[in-house]
Amino acid sequence: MNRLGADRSAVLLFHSLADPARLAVLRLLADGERKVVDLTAELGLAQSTVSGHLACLRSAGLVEAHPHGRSTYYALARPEVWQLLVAAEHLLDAAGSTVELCPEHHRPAGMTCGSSIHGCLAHAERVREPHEHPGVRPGVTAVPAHPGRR
Amino acid sequence: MNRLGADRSAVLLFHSLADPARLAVLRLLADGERKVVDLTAELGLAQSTVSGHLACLRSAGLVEAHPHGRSTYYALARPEVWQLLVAAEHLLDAAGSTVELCPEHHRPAGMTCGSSIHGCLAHAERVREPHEHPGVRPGVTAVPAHPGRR
DNA sequence: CGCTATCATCGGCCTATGCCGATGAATCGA
DNA sequence: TCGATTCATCGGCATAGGCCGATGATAGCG
Repeated sequence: MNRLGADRSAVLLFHSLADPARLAVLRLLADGERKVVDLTAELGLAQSTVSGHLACLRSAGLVEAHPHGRSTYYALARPEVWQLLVAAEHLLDAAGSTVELCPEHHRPAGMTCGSSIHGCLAHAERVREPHEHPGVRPGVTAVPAHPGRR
Repeated sequence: MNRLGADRSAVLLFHSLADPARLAVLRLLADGERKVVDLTAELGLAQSTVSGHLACLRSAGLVEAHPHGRSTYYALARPEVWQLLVAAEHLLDAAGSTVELCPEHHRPAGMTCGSSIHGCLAHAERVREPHEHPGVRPGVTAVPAHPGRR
């Protein structure tokens, strides 16, 4: 009963969570919605890359896009998303340092990793209201005026 | 503050869950521990492939290996694992069919998908005791009262 | 004391996927 | 109306990662 491939959505969900950048995006969004530019600046990635990640998260149903003017605000699609992250953190917590690295079989090991963990999902336990446009928010997050990229 | 890559363990965790085969393995293990051969047969994959997946899950701290004779039994490492899967199912449930496919940006779309979802994680809501060897597994290749279980 | 079964690891192959720069559409300001 | 800003998508590149068959170690069996 090879049902492999029958769980598309689950795989999709986890896949979208299995990336540092996307995880970071969710963390940021959990703290309040953001525009693409904001995320681009905070992540330090190319705009196209961030846009791609957002598309991925969106197609997985984790975030929602709220076009507003010429920018687009993104927010967590639903509180359950955060619940899931919390559950994950609990597991990581319980597993403690059991977590090592995932040397996908036949992998030299010890290359793409090397940083300590902790605070993986960081400040959890808080869920913000995704849809909350009090109008046009200028400086949404307290992101210190960065030296405007470029 | 590019902390990308700082959440290794979380990424590792989700990555290990982001695969149909590994997800299937967890589902099977949730129903009771198995030997590699069993899994190989049930998944319809090469033994080396299954072994690789198990190594991945193990390094992520999701499953535990219990060498027994010349075979090795695998079981969920801890109940939290199942909790996480349940949380994921809740999310998928709530998201309903919002979940589509994840056309990682710049992807033709409409190719690797086409199957309906539902029952992704299937029979959830049930948490078995991973470490519960009532002597010897019943259906699982009735291992006679093994002497050493080093 | 060889034989066979079970499993982990290796090498190789091929697709998926992350990243970037460039391009084009849409929107707002002057 | 023109120019600037924001964002989505495209093409291209390099690597991660899934799959398999082969190999070698270890452990029961006859």
